[in-house]
Amino acid sequence: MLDLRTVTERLDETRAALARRGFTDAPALDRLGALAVARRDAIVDVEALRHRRNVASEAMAQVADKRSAEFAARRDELRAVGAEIKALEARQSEAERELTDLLARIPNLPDESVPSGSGEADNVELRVFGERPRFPHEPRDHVDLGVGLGILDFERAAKLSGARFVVLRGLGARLERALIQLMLDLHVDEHGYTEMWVPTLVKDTALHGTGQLPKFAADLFRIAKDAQWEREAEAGGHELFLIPTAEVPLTNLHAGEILDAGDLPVAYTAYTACFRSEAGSYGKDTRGMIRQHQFDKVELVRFVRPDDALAELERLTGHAEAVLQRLGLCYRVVELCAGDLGFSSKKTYDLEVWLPGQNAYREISSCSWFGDFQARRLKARFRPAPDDKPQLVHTLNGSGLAVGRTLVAILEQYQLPDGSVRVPPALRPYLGGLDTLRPPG
RNA sequence: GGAGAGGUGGCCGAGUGGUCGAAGGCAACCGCUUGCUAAGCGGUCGUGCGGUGUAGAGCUGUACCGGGGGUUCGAAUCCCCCCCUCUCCGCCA
Repeated sequence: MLDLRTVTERLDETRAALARRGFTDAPALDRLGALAVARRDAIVDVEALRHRRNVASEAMAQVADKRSAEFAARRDELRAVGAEIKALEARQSEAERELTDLLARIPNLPDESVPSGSGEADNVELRVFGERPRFPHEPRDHVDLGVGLGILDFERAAKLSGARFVVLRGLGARLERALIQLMLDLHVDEHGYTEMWVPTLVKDTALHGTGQLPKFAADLFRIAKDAQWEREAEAGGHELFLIPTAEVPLTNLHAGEILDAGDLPVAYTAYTACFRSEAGSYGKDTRGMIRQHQFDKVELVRFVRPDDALAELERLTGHAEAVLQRLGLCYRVVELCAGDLGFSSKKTYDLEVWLPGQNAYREISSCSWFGDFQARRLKARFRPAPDDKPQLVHTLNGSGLAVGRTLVAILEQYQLPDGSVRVPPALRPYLGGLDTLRPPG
């Protein structure tokens, strides 16, 4: 969420910055200004009245005889004031409700350093790590390889859960587990992250905090246990969502808190399953395990001082890259242009791994700096110095990495002509020293 | 799921309709003191939103005692709904 005061005071700048990322809802921004004025006026009025009531109430407390005519007269007068206050409060909360609804749907402002552009084609390749493997044969994709090795089973997954799920078998399942282990070890032991284990079912408030709601409800799986729960949810009671990423629980960990400056940066990592309904993506990546309703991910989240934020983004991105480097996977770093930025992000680097089977780079990690956008929604603050006022922290996160896609990349980049797959050396200790996955028989 | 208890400031903990943003203690910060041994004394010590402003000082108003609604001239205190925590029972990995 953007800061109302800043937006209204610098409407033109805000408009221009939002236009860069393709958000051009002029009426919404104009309405914001009008609402801000209406809100302030309502506050001034209601507070003046409340002041009057408080003063009068205090005087009433002094009246010894509560049954006197004087007391009754004052009471009757104040009764009217009370009603008026109620009406003004309604006016204020109406303006505030509309204001926050509006504000909650406005995306973050891209950082100045973010390149202009309207979509994926305008993203900027910053660097390439490693070399694309060359094959003496036509490279196969992970589906052929995985099914051939007997480690991926899409048909049985469909039997259980429908499209966009996978079953990992034998060494496939173990490979997945080994990757999780390697990633967590790296981030904890070498990058200084605190490992966390968090719920994968969260309340809607958590999703508001990181920005998935209210705008992207269609991408989420919502849990309605039964008809009664459904009704309670309507009434503001139970309602839980499967997390689309561990960013949600990890970032919400410090919602409503004031952190000590000395504790920053706070760095968390967690492995979780992630769930996405990807409602808008029918027909995209239908083959294989590139886009699944359920997938594993190791996530990195950092809470930092605003001054350090840009350097922190580089650091975080480096941590995610370290996984790919450790595994010897060829990838590139791409900076998203303004038009391709996620809703809450100020600046994002995508790591794209080379997939020989697709003859393309595909996203395997997305590292973003959110400025105070999430922190404002979360009310996550820190106190710069003991006597200072609390200030919003900056949040960052990145995948470190998407485990399923990492498995895909290993299968495709390390494939051999006979359909077997070499195991990256760094991973071998996690697989009992195994150096090659071979087809059965 | 059933029965009961409870949610108050960074923490502990008073407070059952008006003088309560809220006693007291701890922690923290500042100063003083220092032959009463990590001691003593004094002071400071919440956040949001408005107004004013020599505008990230100061002054001032207002709100906040889990969340929301209600009663009342007035609510931390009374009523209703919801959320959460704890204890016991049931169920369960």
